[in-house]
Amino acid sequence: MRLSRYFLPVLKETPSEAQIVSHRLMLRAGMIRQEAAGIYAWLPLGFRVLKKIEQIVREEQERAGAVELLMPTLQLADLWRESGRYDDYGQEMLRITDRHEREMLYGPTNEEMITEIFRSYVRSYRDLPKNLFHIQWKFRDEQRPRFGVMRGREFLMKDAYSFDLDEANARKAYNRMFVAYLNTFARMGLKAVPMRADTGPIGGDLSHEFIILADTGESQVFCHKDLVDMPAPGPNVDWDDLQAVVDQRTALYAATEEMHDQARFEAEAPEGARLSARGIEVGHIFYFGEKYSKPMKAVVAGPDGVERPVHMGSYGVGVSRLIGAIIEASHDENGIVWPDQVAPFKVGLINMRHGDEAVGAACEQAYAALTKAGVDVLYDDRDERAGGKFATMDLIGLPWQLIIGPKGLAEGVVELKRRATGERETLPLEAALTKLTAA
RNA sequence: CGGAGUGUGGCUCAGUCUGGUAGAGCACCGCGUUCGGGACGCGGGGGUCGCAGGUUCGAAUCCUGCCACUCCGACCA
Repeated sequence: MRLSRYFLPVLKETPSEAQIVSHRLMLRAGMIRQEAAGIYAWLPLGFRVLKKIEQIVREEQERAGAVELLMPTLQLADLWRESGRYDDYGQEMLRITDRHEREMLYGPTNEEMITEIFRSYVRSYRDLPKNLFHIQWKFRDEQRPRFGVMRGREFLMKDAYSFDLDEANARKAYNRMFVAYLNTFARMGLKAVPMRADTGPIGGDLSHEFIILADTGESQVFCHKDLVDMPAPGPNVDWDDLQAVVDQRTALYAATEEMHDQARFEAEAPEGARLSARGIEVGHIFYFGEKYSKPMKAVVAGPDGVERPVHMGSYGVGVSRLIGAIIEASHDENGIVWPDQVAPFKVGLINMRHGDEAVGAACEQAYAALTKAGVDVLYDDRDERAGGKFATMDLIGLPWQLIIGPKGLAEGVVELKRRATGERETLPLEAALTKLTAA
């Protein structure tokens, strides 16, 4: 992509409404534009990142056996009356009336609808297990939206729903999502720690929040230090029996403020291993048994021919929130530092001297070669001074900067800079292209 | 939902207390000089001062109401 033809409205100054660093950087880097409180337009650069994250989430869900579908954003109020949540949900739910005076709502979540879909088709235990997910926009009319996309009213969420015959099998489904989440966040360059979460009226130990540690996190969290650097299990695990993998990560103490028990913390973690930090919740999984299947009559026949409500769980990832979380965890004084896997472009190509024939030719050559090799490259071909180009590239945080200018070319070299470390090297253009293509 | 605050060109803000017909920097347009980490000179365009009433000869400024947004706290991917 040529920057001269792209739509990248970067801001030199920090918009006054943005308080936390990820929000400021997203606005400055031209990723989002606020349209109303907690409601954002995704500008091209932000949209690219959103799609990358969405795709990683999708791939890891599918790897864990979940099947994608897409449910609508608008739902009928009657469906929510079946579960009893229409009246319970309160002001957070955006209620809408259509021209026929039918009561509808903009979905804040989809347990009711997925249960309705499931019960319409599935009759037998032989069809289980099932895990269905979608990645869809949600709306929760937050009393106080803030922190940019981290706590918006409209947000993109992946939500998966598992259906099993009994609790033992539901636990297996839960474990698959548990591991899928570890792998998902690791692929984004994040260190996510699973922490015990409130299970509500169901009880039990099957609810975890996945927390990214960041100084600007919204909640206080407590955990054993070893959990932070524990590597993700990766894809090569026995997806039918993950209990050992899960146990390894739930054995050590980890809890959010609401669930924190200082005495237990001190008993289970030696003093040097106790970590108290700020965290951002990027995922939440839980098992809720028959909570919806029972009132909504989602039943299957077991081997004995007797019908019983299915055991369900739900599993959410805040896709749009993740962008804010990643930036919180990965930035410096000059701007965003994207982890390679989620960067909107891999390479920023900087033409140091717009109008210089030799420099222009070298840039075109590099641009064509990288594009042909399938490397996402953003080519700054604008007539602007070098300082501004560097500032822009640093701000938007692409992993690599390929800098081509007259001074280097006179000696037959270009400059290659790694955004994350600031490392620079000068080398011949061909060598730089080879390196970038291989990286 | 309680508490605090802010709305003035695209952005950051001054002007409001003490009413007199709207400013700066950045950004944008033109010309020229520049050019390896956010250049400089000259010229130019752009704002019914959040909205609606009111007071006044005269309102960005004073009064009333409304709206939007932000921050702190209680709640959530």
